[in-house]
Amino acid sequence: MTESLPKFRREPAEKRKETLIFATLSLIAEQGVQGATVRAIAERAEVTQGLIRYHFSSKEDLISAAYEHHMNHMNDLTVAPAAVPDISCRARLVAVIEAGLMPPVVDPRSVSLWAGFINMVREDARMHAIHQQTYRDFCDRLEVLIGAALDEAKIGTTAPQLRRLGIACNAVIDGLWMEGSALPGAFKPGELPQIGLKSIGAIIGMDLDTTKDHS
Amino acid sequence: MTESLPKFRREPAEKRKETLIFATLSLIAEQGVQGATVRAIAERAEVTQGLIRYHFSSKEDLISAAYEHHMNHMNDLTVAPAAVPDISCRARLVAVIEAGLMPPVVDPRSVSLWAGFINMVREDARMHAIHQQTYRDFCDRLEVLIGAALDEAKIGTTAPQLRRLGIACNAVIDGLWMEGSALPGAFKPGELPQIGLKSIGAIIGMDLDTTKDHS
DNA sequence: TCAGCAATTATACAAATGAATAAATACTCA
DNA sequence: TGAGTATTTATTCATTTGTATAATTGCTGA
Repeated sequence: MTESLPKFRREPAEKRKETLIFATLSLIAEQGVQGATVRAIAERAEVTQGLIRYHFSSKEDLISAAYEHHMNHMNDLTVAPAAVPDISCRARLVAVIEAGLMPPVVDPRSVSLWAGFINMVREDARMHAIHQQTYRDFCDRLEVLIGAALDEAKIGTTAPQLRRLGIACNAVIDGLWMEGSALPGAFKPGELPQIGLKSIGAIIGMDLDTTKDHS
Repeated sequence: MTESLPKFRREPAEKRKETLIFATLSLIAEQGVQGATVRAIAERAEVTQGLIRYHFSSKEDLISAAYEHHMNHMNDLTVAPAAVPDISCRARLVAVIEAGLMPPVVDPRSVSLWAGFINMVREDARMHAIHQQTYRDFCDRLEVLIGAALDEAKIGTTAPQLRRLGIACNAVIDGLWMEGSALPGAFKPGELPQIGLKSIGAIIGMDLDTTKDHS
């Protein structure tokens, strides 16, 4: 009986940090910021709480890292569908709108995370920077997509017009995303993307609804 | 020196409750739910913390009451402008959209409150009920307004079509409200209502932009 | 194989929090 | 006016929270 199984495993810093970030995100999603205590996070990551302070200088530091990770992930999820080669600009726009209005982007957890973080954005400077940055990124990308699609269809626009279109379309996506996430079950599957496409199509003056369901 | 000024004033229960609710709302708006501790609330309401438990059975009870108060207030602010007599249905719709996209409805404090409460909606049954109720109320009212405006303009719609229009317009308002509140200073004054009117007008197929600024 | 270091655990601590109870006091009405 | 009562304050308590420090222990390279 000289053998004794190890009490813990050493992991590379990056992997541990990631584990802690995932634990944090799942806790905030399920129970809000209140539920994300150092002890709860440690338990979910299956480590002891001391380890958090070893990898992150403070709890706030961990929260910031988790926020950044989440926002980038959401952005990737919505923008990635547009990165398909050999499709029209219109198809790219449609793909982004649809992706942003379907699971896994539309998800009760996702809106909980957003709401949980928003409160910290006001106070913490780093959180505020991440917020502004990711928002601008998405808005700009949307504006470029819209511009390209309109250009493709030989529809001319001025820069300020395009800016307003980007803001409006972003609002439609955000609003529908919020409704769908906060009230799961209130919409039939596929209903949200359909409403989104029809509305944004009407706003930019271009038919985006491929299903051709003119009910 | 037999005179001594009273150490506190007794107030009717309703007034004290209201004071405590206002203190709670201002704290959540400024510092998030985290900042709304019983001690901080008591200090802001200029009472001692014991009084909270006297008027509310628990802190959670106070938070629920504050949430309900806030939601009703927001609803009133947006819907009241439509209650003007002797105007067209179209004008009523315009009034509601504009009110929902201007201060004091658009306000950094307001989105903080919304986000702060959302976290509790998930867990607390009473909060969940209030949430669903107020959302439905607003959505229904918007649907009625749209229906009346379209009817007035002799534009026919089916019930499911109208439902989708209500959802879409609500999304535009919610989304723009969120952008404007979370990123104050990102929009010129009057820009948000203008974008909202133009977008919703495009969605329901009816010109709502009275400013006639076709830039 | 074993010494040294980095990763992890274990324990402790001060501050903050929601709740509970006891004590004080402003108002009312007979 | 003064006794009774509802309102408010004052104080205490058990938990929880983030942080800090000391004590282990798994891993790597010579």
